[in-house]
Amino acid sequence: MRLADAFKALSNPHRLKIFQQLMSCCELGTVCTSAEVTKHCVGELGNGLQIAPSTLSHHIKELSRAGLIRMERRGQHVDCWVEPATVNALSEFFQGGN
Amino acid sequence: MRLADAFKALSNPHRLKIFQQLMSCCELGTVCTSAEVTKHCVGELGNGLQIAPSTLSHHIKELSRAGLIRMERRGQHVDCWVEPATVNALSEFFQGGN
DNA sequence: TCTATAGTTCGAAAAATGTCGAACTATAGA
DNA sequence: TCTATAGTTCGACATTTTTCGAACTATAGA
Repeated sequence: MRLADAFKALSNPHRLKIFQQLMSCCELGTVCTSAEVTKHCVGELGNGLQIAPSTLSHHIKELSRAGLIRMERRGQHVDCWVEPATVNALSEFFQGGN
Repeated sequence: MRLADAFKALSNPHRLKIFQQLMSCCELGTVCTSAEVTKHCVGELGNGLQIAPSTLSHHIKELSRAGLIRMERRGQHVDCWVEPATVNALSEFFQGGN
């Protein structure tokens, strides 16, 4: 993973929201009951964002290219979820992980 | 602090190197002996980066605007150091800090 | 006061990014 | 097989970012 690429992917407000949606394991104020990572399909991730489907697709591809998320087709939909290894690496970077 | 602004500041390879230099509290392979944050003047931060002084100045200002670093004049030089509160917030973001 | 060093501001040019709509592919179901 | 839904690719255009050099400000020291 290239650090700068990860940060570039997160530097766009739309992409950041998409990523945050995937990072939130449960609703605000509630406690997670499952150890599973949250998955959302592309369409769901676009809710609230006022961008064209093609733009949404582009942003999600950028997050994927930066290694921040993974995607997999499941029937008609394409599921997305965060890549925990990358998230951990980023967390450690800010804890002085050289 | 706006998360997206912090990430945008770190998305540029030159700015990321500057920030990493400020984040490294001691030389690679050695152990920190002081609890102080590392300070470097603008000129030092440009070493190794092949960019004009005006570009360096611009990048450092961007890091400062994003709340990632602080700067203060000390005589002829301007000292820079990381803003720990922001660094902590970013670390927590990747630990699921909603 | 004059000079050298350190850094900043400004304006311009080139490159990268964000966005869209149109046309496309993939899957599910009637 | 036909249609609807989900998502992607492509080309174009507007905006933002990166970078520079020239001219500037600030400080220290002779």
